[in-house]
Amino acid sequence: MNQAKPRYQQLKDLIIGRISSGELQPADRVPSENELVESMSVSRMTANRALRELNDEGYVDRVAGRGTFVSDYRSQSHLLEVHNIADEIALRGHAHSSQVMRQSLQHARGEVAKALHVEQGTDVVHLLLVHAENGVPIQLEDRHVLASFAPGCLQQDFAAVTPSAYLTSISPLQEAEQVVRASVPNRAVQKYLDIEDGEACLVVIRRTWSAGRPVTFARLHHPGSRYELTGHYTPPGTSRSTSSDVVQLEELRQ
Amino acid sequence: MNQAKPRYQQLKDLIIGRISSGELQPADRVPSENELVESMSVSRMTANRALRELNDEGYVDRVAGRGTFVSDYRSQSHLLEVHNIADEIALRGHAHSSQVMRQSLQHARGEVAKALHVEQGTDVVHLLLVHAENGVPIQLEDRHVLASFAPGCLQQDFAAVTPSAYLTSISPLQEAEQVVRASVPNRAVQKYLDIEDGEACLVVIRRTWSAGRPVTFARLHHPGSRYELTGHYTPPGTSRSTSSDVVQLEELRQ
DNA sequence: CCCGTGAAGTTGTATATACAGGCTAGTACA
DNA sequence: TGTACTAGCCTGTATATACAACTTCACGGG
Repeated sequence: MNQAKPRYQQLKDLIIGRISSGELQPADRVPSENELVESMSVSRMTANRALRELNDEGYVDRVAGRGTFVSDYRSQSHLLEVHNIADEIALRGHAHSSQVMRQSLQHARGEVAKALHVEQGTDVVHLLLVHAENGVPIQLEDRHVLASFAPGCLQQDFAAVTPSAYLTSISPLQEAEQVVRASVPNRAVQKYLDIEDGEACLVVIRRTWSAGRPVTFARLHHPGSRYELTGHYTPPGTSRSTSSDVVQLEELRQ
Repeated sequence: MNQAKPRYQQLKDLIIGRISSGELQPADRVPSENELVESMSVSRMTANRALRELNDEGYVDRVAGRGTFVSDYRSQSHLLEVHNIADEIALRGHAHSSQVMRQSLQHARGEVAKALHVEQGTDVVHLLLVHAENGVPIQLEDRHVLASFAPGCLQQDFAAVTPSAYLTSISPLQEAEQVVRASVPNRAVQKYLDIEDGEACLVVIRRTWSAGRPVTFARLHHPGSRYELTGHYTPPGTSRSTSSDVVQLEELRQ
């Protein structure tokens, strides 16, 4: 039934486990190849493969002569494309604030139940909040969270910690699916985001999985005039160990 | 100046070269590890690393007992997220057609020159075409291509082969950057896409690099009511060799 | 005090070797 | 004829060994 995993994969799992449990923090030193040889009774080539693949996958950074260190690149959002609005704003050096409009226990129905793969009537927490960048509304977050996944969700102060950050802290989110649309919003959304009549919205609809099942479903409305999504694609094989120049956009955005 | 690349990387480059030159077609057999040992005078472990990494990066598929074969997964779009509208429509089983509205040689100025990193006045080919799915307009492609990169661009019949496919055939596009916006378009765009007054557009602005320099800059307008972008994110390390279930969205789109 | 030098530890690469396990084709046998 | 088996090739993993290059740090000479 349960195939024995290869030795190098066991090593990877062990280290990933230490990272996601918090035992190893970003920038912490990971055991060197020789230390793994001693403590785990493997050959250096096996330890090398484990650490090299963790490097390729972005979990750690390796520097010849110095050692292997937990990467903090990954911790901010786990997946580059699926980021937290607060971090995104902070990255631009601006001030983030958010206002909780609704935070209530509800029964899932219709689209929400379908998206979360649960029966109609299952308990979900409904969150509605407006995120602002330097005081200007930039995202209306309309989110449903499986109550069984995040029991503390009703008490949490989401003005201080965003739902995204809170959910990530409970359990690493492992998979995400999103749809991006453009539409002219209804009055309610217009009011929340303080946008003109007839202005377009960029809508991101996102489902996120943890432990193999969907746990949260969010509709994110953004004012078309104040928000855009950016992405940068490089072919795999472009070594992660070389200096990461993730810069070079920005000028098109102005 | 030019650091000697490691042996395994030379092997990878060699095989990638054979694939992108067309010498090796999808599903063709790639030299086995032992054949590389003989012909390239390397150890089997080195050949193994080269082929294993090509597998991880999606260039080839390996089957224990049978051999290594060129993957066709990669050839359709090189980067999953940066796809060709014609392929995308074909994937849905619908009919794609396109109409060329403009195909002319121009001098780059302003935003275009800036985006392509060239002097004002450099020759660029300007393309404007409307793509339709089952006869319904779904994308207005407003593209500028560096004339020096694609000399045949003015003669090409883009109603038959999309610019994206044509450019990919000239040289593999290696890097892409895109910005996604929502906006209400002007009259001209409205007319091309046959959309209602006041309806939103999903706008994708994309720059693509080849051989280290930007070669094409495109603004893609889509009717908000008839088009959406979808994305699916899985953490790296989710082995590529296991059966790829890229399915599982679709139901949210209805 | 400063600088160079070298030792020790680290990653990066390359090789030879070994065994396990999957796949295929051909052969021997019933 | 058909079936079972096996030889041969393939990938997948694991180990021991070796050398190169980089980083840090301590030590010693100027």
